[in-house]
Formats: sequence, structure tokens, C-alpha cells
Amino acid sequence: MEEKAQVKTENSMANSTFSDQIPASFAFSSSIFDMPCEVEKGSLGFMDLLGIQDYSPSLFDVLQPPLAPHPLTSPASSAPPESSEVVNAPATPNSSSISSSSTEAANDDQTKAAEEEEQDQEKNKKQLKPKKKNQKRQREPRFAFITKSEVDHLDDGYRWRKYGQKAVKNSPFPRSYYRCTTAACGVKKRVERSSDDPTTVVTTYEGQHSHPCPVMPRGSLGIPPEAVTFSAAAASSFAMPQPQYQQQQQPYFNNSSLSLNFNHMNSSSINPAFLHERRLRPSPASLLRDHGLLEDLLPSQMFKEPKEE
DNA sequence: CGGATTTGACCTGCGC
DNA sequence: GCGCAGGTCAAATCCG
Repeated sequence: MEEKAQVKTENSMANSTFSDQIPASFAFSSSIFDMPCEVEKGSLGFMDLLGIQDYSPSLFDVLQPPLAPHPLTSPASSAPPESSEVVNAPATPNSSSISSSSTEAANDDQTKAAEEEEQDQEKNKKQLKPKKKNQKRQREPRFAFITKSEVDHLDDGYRWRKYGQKAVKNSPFPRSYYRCTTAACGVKKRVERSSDDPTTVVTTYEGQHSHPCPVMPRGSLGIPPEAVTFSAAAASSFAMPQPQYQQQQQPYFNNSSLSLNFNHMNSSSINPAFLHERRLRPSPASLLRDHGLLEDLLPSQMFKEPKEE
């Protein structure tokens, strides 16, 4: 069983179009899971990532840390010890990474959105009615990232309702399924704790919000408005082609006391690939530290290379 | 009492 | 075709 899963992982990676471009040294440097190499290279903005085609959804289903050696990594370094180092580090960008995925339909999000609506309606109707067999369920673009957190469900500003929980194979931790509570918003997210590194939480967003973020945590918990965290909400906002309101809102992340400031970053250069949720410490000191360690959240290349293609 | 969560059952897709 | 695993539903339950 386990071997099977590993084989599958390897195959997924091997078949992915971008895996070929991933430098071996980078393959698992994130310590979490593979991300499109473009992120690390800084050659593409995040939206560009969404345009990446041929991303096999299955690839992003496999968000587990490298249980199996990456085909591109040297056999000897099947389990880079640096990952644990990274995780234990006070603040490092590598302890968090992000990935985006898109189905083949991600190319035309416009038409897709319409299709999704129809599908949603169909979905509501169907329920106990079996779906037509030849009608393959079309998956929405997904966007996954990993945070280091003690809490599984991160408050990203949107309101979610849990609608399911499943045990995950080869993982002691269950996977939780959430749906945005806003009517007509079909965004879902899955949250699961990494079996490889229980301190990390894998959150996968699916779809895009069709509404503004309902919660304004400004001032909550005494967090200065400028000290906002680039969050899941932000991630999902950036992940998907969003309406204008997304640009008007500051991405924030209200998770207990954690706060990180991304405001001074050029949004066009923001890449949520390095979201990092650190241990929550309500102390202002940690806030300051987080703030000050913003650089740590992003690889130096991110700052040095805002270059566009 | 209303909304959120839990949880077992059911459906679907996929690999063998 | 069968079995497995992921994903979803919805009744029951919990909680503020």
C-alpha cells in the first residue's frame, strides 16, 4: 500500500511537465512539497503560475512531503535533513511553501466560471441522483499551500463550514473538508495535517470566492492593521483571477495572534509560495519578530528578482 | 433555536 | 468487474 502510494507520487512528479525543470537541488528544498519551479526562479508571477498548463491535478493531490525520493534528486539524498532544520528554524521561508494547480480548464477561467455555476446547480440537484458516467467531474483550479501551525483550520477571513472529514490513507491525521458559507460561493478547501511533519498543515483551496471577504479582523486581537498576514485568503485571492475587490482589500490573516506584514511588498511580486504560519505567540515581540523577519518568509530571490518575463 | 460540527453512508473515479 | 480511496451528503448532535 505504502509502496503503491509512493510509486504514484513518483509517477506524478515524473510525469509533470515542470518537474523536469526543477533543479535537483530545489526539488525538496522547500521541505514540504514541490512547487512549480517558476516560483523559486522568480521568473513568473503568481498569476502566471495559474496559467501553467498541464499540471496534473494528481500532482497536487500529492502534497505530502517527499515520502519517496524525487526522481530528480540523487538517490543518496532521498530525505534531505535540511527540511527538519528548516522546520525548526525560528523563521525560515522554506518551512512553508505553496503550490498552485489548475486543470486544463484553467486556461479560460471566464467560461469555466460559467460552467462551474451550472455544475454547482447541477450538483445541488443531483445529490442522490447518480451523475452521468461520461460526464467527468471537472475540477476547479486548486491552490495548495502549507502552513506551520498548531491549529488545523486557519482563519483566513472567509467563513467556512465543515462538511466532511475523512481519514487519509497513510496518514494518522484526518482530512477536513470545508465549504465557504457564503451563498453562491462554491469555494472549498481541504485541510490536513502532514503526516510527515505533523507541525505543518496542508490547505488546499478549490475555486474562487465570488464575494468580498466577509470578515474584517482589523484591530482584532490588538493586531495593528498593518501587521496583517499574507494568508490563505490572500493566497486564494491571489491564486485565482479575482474581481476588483480583491485588490482593494488588504490580504490578511487572522489566526489567533499571528500576523505578518506583506503590505510593503509589491503585490505583483508577492508570491504566496512562501506563506509561513509560525507558532502562535501572542506576544508583541513575536509580532515584531515576524514583521522583521519578513524577509525570512521569502527567499532572497523574491526580493532580488522581481523580474518579469 | 439556529448555526456549526460530527460522522456514517453513499457516490465517483481509478487502478488492477 | 471489483475493490479501494477520495469526496460529498445529510441526519444527528453539539454549542452559543
